[in-house]
Amino acid sequence: MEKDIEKQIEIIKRGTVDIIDENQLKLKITDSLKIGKPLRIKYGIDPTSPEIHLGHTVVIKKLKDFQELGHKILFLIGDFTARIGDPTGRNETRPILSEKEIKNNLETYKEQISNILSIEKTEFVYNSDWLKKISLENFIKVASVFTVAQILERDDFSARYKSGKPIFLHEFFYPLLQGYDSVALNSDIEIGATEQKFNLLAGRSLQEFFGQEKQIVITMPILVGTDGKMKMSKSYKNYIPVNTTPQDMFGKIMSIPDNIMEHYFTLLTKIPIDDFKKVIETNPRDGKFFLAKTIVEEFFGKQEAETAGIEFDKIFKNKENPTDIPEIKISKEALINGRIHIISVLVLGFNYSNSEAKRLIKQKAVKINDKLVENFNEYVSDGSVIKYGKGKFAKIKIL
RNA sequence: GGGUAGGUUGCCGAGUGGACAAUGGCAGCAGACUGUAAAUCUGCCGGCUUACGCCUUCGGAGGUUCGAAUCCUCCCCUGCCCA
Repeated sequence: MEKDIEKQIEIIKRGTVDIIDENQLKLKITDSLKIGKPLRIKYGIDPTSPEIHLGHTVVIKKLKDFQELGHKILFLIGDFTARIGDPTGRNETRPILSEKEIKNNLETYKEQISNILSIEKTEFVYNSDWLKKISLENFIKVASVFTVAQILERDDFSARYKSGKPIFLHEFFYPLLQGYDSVALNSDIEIGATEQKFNLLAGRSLQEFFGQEKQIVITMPILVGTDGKMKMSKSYKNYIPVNTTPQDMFGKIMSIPDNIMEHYFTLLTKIPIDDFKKVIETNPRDGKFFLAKTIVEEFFGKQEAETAGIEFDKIFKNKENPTDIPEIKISKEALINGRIHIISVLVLGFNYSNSEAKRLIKQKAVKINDKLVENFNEYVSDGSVIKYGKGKFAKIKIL
């Protein structure tokens, strides 16, 4: 464990938005050093979508800081909260996850964060373990800690309330449940993105109510998505998943708008400000290339990052075909005279509808072996290379 | 429980008996231009159809009509006001 308190604080503070509150943090660290007991750091995630993206990593990296300082990470899987249904986007019927699915999701989480955190040192906990058992009496006590006005104050609620959109009662309970998690875990610190501030603070109130020492709340900035406008989120389709190929990650980073490059450098890399500012200003394209390489390297290693960069230039700068083209398997049944219709390939291989496939061809977006497909009567044979849309390639493999 | 305003294609939001697969905006996709940036321009943007056209959609179920997103009946859901 890092013995120097000031140094610990300095590392912890780096990149955060809020620390509530800092004096208390200092006390906690002092105590922890005195009795030689690591602090319990809570971080919760909703297991509905098993895909971790770069936005999550901003927070997870902070967890790593704590881990390296010798503290204990409690990685909370919100399986109970997920099973009830998320307050946001209530139009979508959320599939209720089975225990098996949740188990699977956990495995993928572990895999995805293993590039950042040490899994062995991380403790994984499920909030259904205690939330399932909470008695109504106890829950009403929990509810008595907050007023309606306080909860309504939360950004998304007040926005919905003002615009006349429904807020269901169970949604009101979310902050309470999340706060109760802190009680159940007796957490010393909880970390989340800034949008979580309200929920994190609820934990403090509840811990106090239950006679525990209040947790420190640490918020991290929210990463903007590839559209450069909204926060990175799967539902906005502006996210860069961690569980992908180096090339894909590289390409997605290259597609972000210039004006958020600095934001990415700051939140996702440890490159000093002056260094990246220089590159961005002299040549934005090269700056972004450097950014992509740095981030990819962190997840996949130097070698892979290097290759991804070369490959990127090959495809997009020199307009050549990629070295490795993913195979798309087509079954023999779809063949006509040993060949297959181009539209069938698009439909069977890439899940386009017939209309979409034809549209792509009409819009000159499809090439077979570098030759533009001009009409619907073209055929493809085994081993042909199809290009469809921007930088998407596939090689036909007939089974 | 009473009153009132609503529920439209991914979202926002027009449309109030035929000209509606449904104006417009956003998002998305493709092409041009580029640096897979931004901005801009062009086209697409329910399904089937290389076209004509056809089929399914406007909360749900029925009904009126030659014809309904639009009218009627019942039901479900949401906001607001009153209790």
